Amino acid sequence: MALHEQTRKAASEDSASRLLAWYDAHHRELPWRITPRAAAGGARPDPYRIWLSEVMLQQTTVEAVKSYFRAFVGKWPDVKALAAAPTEDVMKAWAGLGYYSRARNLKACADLVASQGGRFPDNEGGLRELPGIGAYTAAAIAAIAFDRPAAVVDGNVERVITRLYSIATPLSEAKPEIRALVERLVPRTRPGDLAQAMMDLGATICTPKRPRCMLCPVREDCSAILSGDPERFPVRLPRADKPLRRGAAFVAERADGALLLRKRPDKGLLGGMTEVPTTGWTARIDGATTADAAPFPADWRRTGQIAHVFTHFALELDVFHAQVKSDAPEGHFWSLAHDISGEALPTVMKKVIEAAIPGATKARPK
DNA sequence: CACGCGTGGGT
DNA sequence: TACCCAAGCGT
Repeated sequence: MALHEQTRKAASEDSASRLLAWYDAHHRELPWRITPRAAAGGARPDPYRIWLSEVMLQQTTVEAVKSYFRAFVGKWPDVKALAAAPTEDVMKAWAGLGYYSRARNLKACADLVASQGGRFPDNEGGLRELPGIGAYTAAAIAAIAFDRPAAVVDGNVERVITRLYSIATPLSEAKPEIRALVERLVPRTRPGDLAQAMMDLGATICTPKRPRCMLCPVREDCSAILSGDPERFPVRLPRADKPLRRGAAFVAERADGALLLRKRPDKGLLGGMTEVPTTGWTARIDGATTADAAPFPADWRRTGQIAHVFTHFALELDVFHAQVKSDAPEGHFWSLAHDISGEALPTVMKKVIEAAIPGATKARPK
């Protein structure tokens, strides 16, 4: 081994040691983690809980995940229980968390694991084959739940690494280099804690804006600090701007307060979720034409407008409301008032319903 | 491989 | 306010 490689390796080991020491001193209590005491006693986290939390945490903040995680493990304490649940119930429990294909893949994954004895694969390759588990999640589960020396690379780790080594290459192109650097950091012992340490560091110290470098355990190793502007890492390519789409939504209310709903196709935007009838979302607002697009004729009254921002477009919907007295049209169903809060309604649809009938989506007693 | 895919909080 | 972005995956 060349001398400079030895030096680099030693530097990596120093950084890893500092990160682990910091992790021990700043342990964050999270619903899916075991206590440091239990870990010291040799206990391992439950792979089911690690898997569930990691899927929920994909592109989603810790705070948003906590209550959903608790609800899920309360309803379905293990993978067999989740496999036994109807997909519809899983979609309802996921409603509001976003990226709904995750919920469908979660259920498919649970079915697969349960059919193979109820145990998750204990290695990265086996995990990677399961639906909804990509490179990051496979590595995270392997390292955290099974103590495998996997290179866990998420957005936090990308930020920490590009700063630590002042990588000015745009992110998409820099990923292989980042991965190689992380592989060099992975310690022989406690690979899962190292992964969590780097993610915790990215979430609390090495933040996208105004990083708290003075509190950082690896500030002495960090190249970006020397530049005086660690915020400029990672370098990202400019994003395309968001188009605006428009449409109209129709909230039909029966005399007993039931609302007319329908299920969206399983694939695509809000796949498998429930919605109120709407026009297409590119439709122009042509005044009188919008109410004509309702699922059936009624005395539609425009009650307001809602705005919602998705990942790749913004949406404005004119909201119409009518009292109706009829059977549900083909493909639609009535949902009683006390059931609305339990439906698989994405946030945008709750906004629509609230705009027509304030309070309608709040939980109410039977 | 670039894009489609939600939502809420931070600045 | 208007961005920015978060413990990514599937196609």
